[in-house]
Amino acid sequence: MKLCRNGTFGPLARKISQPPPEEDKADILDAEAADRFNQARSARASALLEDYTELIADLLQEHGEARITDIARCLGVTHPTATKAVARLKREGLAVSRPYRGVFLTDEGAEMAERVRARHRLVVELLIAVGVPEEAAEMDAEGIEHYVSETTLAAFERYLKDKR
Amino acid sequence: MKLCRNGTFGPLARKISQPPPEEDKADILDAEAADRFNQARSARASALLEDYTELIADLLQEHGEARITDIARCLGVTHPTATKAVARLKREGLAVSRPYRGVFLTDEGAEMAERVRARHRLVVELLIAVGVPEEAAEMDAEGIEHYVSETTLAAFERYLKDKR
DNA sequence: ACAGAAATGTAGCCTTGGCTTCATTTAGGG
DNA sequence: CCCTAAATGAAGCCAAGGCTACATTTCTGT
Ligand SMILES: [Mn+2]
Ligand SMILES: [Mn+2]
Ligand SMILES: [Mn+2]
Ligand SMILES: [Mn+2]
Repeated sequence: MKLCRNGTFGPLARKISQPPPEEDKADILDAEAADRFNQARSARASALLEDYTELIADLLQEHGEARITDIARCLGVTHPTATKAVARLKREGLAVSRPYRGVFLTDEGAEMAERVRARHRLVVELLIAVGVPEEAAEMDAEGIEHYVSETTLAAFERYLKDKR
Repeated sequence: MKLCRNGTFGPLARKISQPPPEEDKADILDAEAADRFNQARSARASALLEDYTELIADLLQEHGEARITDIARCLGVTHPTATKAVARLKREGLAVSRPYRGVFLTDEGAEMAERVRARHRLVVELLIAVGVPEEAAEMDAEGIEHYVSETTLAAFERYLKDKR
């Protein structure tokens, strides 16, 4: 059963599991809406980490190193911002680094980067496939990608395969 | 010409406008990446306001009023969180309210709500059209919608019209 | 080798968007 | 009517993610 974000079951748990008492339909709709928003909030929280890991993986692959300055420049932020984000990556076990040296990904970080990169490509491809100009597809995908669930991703894959 | 977020033209303005000096291709790619990320950040900043205005419009239409408690319940947040967000809506000229009374939208707010609602519907429709299960489409659209540009939206519209 | 430039670190500020806790006001049932 | 429950407000805490300013370290060209 789905928990509310505060850990309780919320005021509607009974009504959801039991056969609907015919009324209170509105309450159920509200709960579903809350569910969607919670999902989106959760995705938003991971978005930054995803962008950083993907970018660091790209830099490592292309240049053999991922320096704070390069990360910051690619993301369009100042270097202290990048430094702080990398500190969070390290705290979450996604990256490692030593002072004045570049940033590297842990196995977990590299795995996330791979997933994120594949998803990013797929989103761009799908957008282009439905007629979005390439430039706009690249732009929008940078934000959209973080909110595409596994289910939706699978649907995108099927769509692209069928179309080809 | 596109400005960097700090108001300057960034270190690459010359290279972008002039015929490319054949090298430094990487720098231009980096600048484009930064552009994408800045765009996504900007969209993320508006996402909350968009969700609130859309929801408030829905509540007003369905129940004739939009109370803080209902807003909070639908969004899955506590009431002080909703109160603070509404304060921001008011500050930005999107909503009005008086103590212990419901929340209403300004003309500007109502207009935003209409745009956001139309975009939301279109995103859901497109996802379903490419084969995403309805439930997942509803879920993911709540996050995706905020990152879909006008260009992409127009492409979605064409796609749906052609398909029908 | 070393001086200046570039990169990195550190500190501290701001806003946003969550939360809890407690005070106050409004609304309704007996 | 009034008394309690519900709704709202207000204060204050926290983390994330931006920024500037300044200190320190590393790199590089002469
Ligand atoms: Mn992204
Ligand atoms: Mn990406
Ligand atoms: Mn939304
Ligand atoms: Mn929406």
